[in-house]
Amino acid sequence: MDFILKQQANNSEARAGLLKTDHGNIETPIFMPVGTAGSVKGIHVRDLKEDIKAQIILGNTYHLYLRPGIEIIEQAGGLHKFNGWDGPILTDSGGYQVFSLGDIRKLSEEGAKFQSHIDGSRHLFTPENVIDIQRKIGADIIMAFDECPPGDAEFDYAKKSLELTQRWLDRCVEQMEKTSPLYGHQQSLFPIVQGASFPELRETAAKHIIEIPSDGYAIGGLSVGEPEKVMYAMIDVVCPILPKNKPRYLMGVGTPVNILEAIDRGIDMFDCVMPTRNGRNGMLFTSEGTMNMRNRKWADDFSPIDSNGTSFVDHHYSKAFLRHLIVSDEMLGAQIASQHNLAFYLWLVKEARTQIINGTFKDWKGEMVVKLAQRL
RNA sequence: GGGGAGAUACCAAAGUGGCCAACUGGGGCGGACUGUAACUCCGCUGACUUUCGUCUUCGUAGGUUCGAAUCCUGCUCUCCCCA
Repeated sequence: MDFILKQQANNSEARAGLLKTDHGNIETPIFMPVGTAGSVKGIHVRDLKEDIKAQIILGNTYHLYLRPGIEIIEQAGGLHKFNGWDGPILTDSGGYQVFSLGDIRKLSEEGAKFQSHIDGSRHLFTPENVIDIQRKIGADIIMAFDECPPGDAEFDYAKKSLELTQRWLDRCVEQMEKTSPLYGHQQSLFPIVQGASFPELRETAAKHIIEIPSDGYAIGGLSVGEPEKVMYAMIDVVCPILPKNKPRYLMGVGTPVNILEAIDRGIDMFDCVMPTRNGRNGMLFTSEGTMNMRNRKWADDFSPIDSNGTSFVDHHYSKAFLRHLIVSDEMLGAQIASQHNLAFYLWLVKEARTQIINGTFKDWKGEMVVKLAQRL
């Protein structure tokens, strides 16, 4: 997996790059739609590719392991064959579930004991078996198994947590070396910087992971409850330490504004459930600001969903019709909203890339951040 | 014609002397959502008021009572059964 840095923006840390994988190239900065259970909720693979223009999607180790089970995915010949997406796939390791399922798991040196949220059955994730699972899923990018502490974690806890994450990372690397891809394409491990909201921990973490030769580096444990300012500050601490010639992935972020701010600070890759989840819940992101489609004011607005939008749905359906679908709880409403939001997110990062290459990113970003924060 | 049941807020439906401006659900109106336990969750929903609070409400007109959505009487309307 190669990364080519195409262009560094003027008076900004923003970069335009090209990440080459065995399943195709990824132009960065990029947004990666989240497909936890192997499916980007409500979206056909064809629309992901042709309409939304996604270049890489996510899957989740924890969810796929519980259902359908890794044996099934192996039998299918890997997740690409199973879900019909032939582009690159990144899998999260389940580290985030250590955070989000906090009530039903226990951490130890060995790993994390989980109870399934589906049936309560007990399972153990270790750095080793999480690598094995991701090998079997066939992810192009495999995430290290980490602990993601909450944004308000105390220093002592955050420090211990980070040290555990670092030891787990070393075990992930070892397991990667001991194992090989099963389906003939290359798989790369991305280490993850933790350290909660403490600059000194973030710095330590970043310096630790760059000792490990990797095709990319991730920043985790942000947008988990801490103020946005803190998130940006942590990015500012970490990015300068990370190697320039490798992609940087900010995990789980975020709002359109978050993404532009992070690109400005040197981040290349993003993922977030926001476009799909908020879409299902009736919220649209556009280049002019956000819209809550449940609001009465759209009831008789027969103009296109987004006249600036790049998706088929933006021009084919009206705001009033979409509102009707969402208010009526019609599943097509959730699909249209998700498709629009994802297309918008992909447009946003592509436009950012263009602006970086043209040398106009900083000004453009300044204007966009104001517009994006508006409520329509 | 005879017998029975019932009328509560936008709808449905609890409440049958004071804890009732009135349970609950729906609908309506807002809000939240960041490596997805989420097509989910949270508010508000008689009027005026920032809050405290005040005022007007339970078909309608009277009455009993310190006090009535709740008890009594008349009236109006609706539904069901039998002819």
